[in-house]
Amino acid sequence: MTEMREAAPRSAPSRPAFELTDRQRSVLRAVVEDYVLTAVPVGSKALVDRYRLNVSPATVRNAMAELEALGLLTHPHTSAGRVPSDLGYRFYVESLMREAELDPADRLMIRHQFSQVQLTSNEWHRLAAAILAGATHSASVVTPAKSRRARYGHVQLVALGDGTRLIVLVMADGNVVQRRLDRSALERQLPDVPVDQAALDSAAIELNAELANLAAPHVRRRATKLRPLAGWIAEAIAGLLEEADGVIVEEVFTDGIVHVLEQPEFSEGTKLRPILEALQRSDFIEQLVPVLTRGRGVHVIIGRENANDAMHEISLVFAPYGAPDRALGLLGVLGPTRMPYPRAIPTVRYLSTLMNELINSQYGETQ
Amino acid sequence: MTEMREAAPRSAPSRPAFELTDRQRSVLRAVVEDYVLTAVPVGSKALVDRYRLNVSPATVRNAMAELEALGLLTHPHTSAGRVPSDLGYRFYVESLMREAELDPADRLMIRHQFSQVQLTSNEWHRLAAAILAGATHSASVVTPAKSRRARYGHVQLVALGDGTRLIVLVMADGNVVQRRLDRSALERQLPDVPVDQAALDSAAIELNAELANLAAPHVRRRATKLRPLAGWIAEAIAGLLEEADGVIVEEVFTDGIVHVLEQPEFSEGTKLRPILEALQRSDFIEQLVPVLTRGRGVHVIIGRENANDAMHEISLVFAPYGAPDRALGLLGVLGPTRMPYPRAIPTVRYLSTLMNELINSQYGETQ
DNA sequence: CGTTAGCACTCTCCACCTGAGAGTGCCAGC
DNA sequence: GCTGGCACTCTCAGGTGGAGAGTGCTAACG
Repeated sequence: MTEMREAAPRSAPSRPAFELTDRQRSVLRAVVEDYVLTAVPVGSKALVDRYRLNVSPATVRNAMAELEALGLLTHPHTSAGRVPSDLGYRFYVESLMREAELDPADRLMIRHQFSQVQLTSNEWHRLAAAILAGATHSASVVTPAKSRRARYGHVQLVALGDGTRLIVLVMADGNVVQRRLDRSALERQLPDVPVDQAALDSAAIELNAELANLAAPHVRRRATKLRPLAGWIAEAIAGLLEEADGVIVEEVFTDGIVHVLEQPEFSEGTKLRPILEALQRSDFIEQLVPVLTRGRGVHVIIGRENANDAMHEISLVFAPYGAPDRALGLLGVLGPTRMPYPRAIPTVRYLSTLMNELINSQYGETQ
Repeated sequence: MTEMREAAPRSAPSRPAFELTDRQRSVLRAVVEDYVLTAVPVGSKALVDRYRLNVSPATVRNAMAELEALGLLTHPHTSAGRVPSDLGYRFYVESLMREAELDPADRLMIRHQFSQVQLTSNEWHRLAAAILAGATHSASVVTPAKSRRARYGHVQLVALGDGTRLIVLVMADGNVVQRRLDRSALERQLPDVPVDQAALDSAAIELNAELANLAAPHVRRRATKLRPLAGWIAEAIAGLLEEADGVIVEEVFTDGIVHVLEQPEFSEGTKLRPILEALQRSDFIEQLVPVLTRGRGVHVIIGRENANDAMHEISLVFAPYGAPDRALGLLGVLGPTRMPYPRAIPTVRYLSTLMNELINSQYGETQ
């Protein structure tokens, strides 16, 4: 089944080791599924009516009381129905849930949509975010795949008509960065070297021959051995590579925030605030990186399992994607703990494997 | 003063031609400023107390009734205070407002922050959005500057180690796009032509010599006259240029949505929905393009002046920036009609002139 | 004639109350 | 061990009433 791991930095009780009776299990399952559906605390009578449990409400009440003693359910107040706790969801996800696989028609449609869009473009990530949000009715997050270690691929040096000189660096993973040459600094350090297009071309040839596939420190070391102009530019390139190494999450694509807004638990607005804030800054994603890269597959982080306090009413269903040791991205959905896990998990899993596949096919069969 | 134009496609009553008495003017000003500050409908007594009008509440009431008859104020209900109407804000912005210029220290700080960040990077736009949002306590929007007409600048053709071939196209305005070569199509059409790095290099030389500064249709025409490989790639390049021409707003950077969330008029959440939706899709920005490019300077669109129905409780303070006929971007803030215009307008104006300046200096003194 | 004081009136807002309903816990009996 | 019954608790929706804020109108004032 799902390879899923309790993934939280805070408390990591991998697989809660409860021995539940069959009745307790089916009551817990029914409570979770009903509550996920309705957002209303669920009472014993309603449960019996709706889920044909073949026992009386009183019996269910006893089971509920036991589950509450185990910490799997809670009470908002004395005479309200039961609500799953974070631990209750966790148990449900680990051993009660029946996953709802995507049906083949949906898969085909998704695949088709991806084929319409250029792999490296922002559109690609936007599409992934849109599909995730649509399929799960939650907010979704996608970050572009990015190498842990940026390496030199190919450089182009351009003298534009208006006097600007550009470095266009294609990294080994296909990402491109451009930077203007700081000509005043260049002239100060190498006053006698011309920087016309011919000089740039020959520098580019030298750089491409000498630096192919090197990471920042090696580029910096090799730079001292190149001819003046090429060497100076190699320093700049090393800077670009270091910059790329320093960034963990380059950009965050989100979609479906409105879905979260529609959930009754966030209708108030003030509750939404920390989430919006977290999504806008990318730090909350960066916190996830070490967790998600620990193992492959889908990771589920429920409520307070998340070390980030602002997220203690939020669940995350996330997976890494990308080419191992090449480029790594993250994708997943985010919503209230009351989340349709049986739907979200397979969707995230499918999308991560699909994007894996697409990225790896981009790198060609050589690799 | 501000060059400001009623900018809405729907109703365009440029400069409402009201002749107000001095008393009416000062009452209207006081009502607007008090309401902007407190978000509470303002009554006659409170107004007299807070703004030292040297008349009795009754007199103010009469003035208010007159202003209401003119459509500048409204009543939420019989016995509540007065609230400015869209028209009231309009009049205030046109002729009552005392703009609060940014103080020199702030300007210097902003300038300094910009100098820390690469001009063409996403960081640049993110910074602009962050500054706008912070200074005005509203949501901000920034779109990258983009040419109306994409033109060829320089191309680089790269054979990466893994077999991928990339086109990296630097456009005349400095923007960069990359695209993988569709090698299977290439091999079908030009089965005998080699596509190793040497062949690519000579094609690139040819392309750079022949296509400099051309727009899509000219590239397409010229493509037929090039050697096979270069010609085929020129077709692909023409496609890239056309694609760039087709996109009006490439990307939208927003910040400070939380500020809108904090406004009492949006605490409900459901009201926020259309705004979040509009910000996520870029269409609402595209609607603004024709309006904003009609004249330079800051444009203010208040509430229902906006043709977009979802925005009828929203005001926009926007300005274009960029190099005329080169690249054009948009920036501005967005908030409830109850917006601190005297602060927002100078801030948007300053940022647009600053970014103008920076962009133009990028293009060099040649231009 | 513009300004002001006074007054009746309107409407919201909040606090309070109440009854209905849902749910619980427990106990006794099957 | 399961179930029916029952007393109890708590929320929620609806209704009520008074306080407060604000208006519009009128009549008097300088």
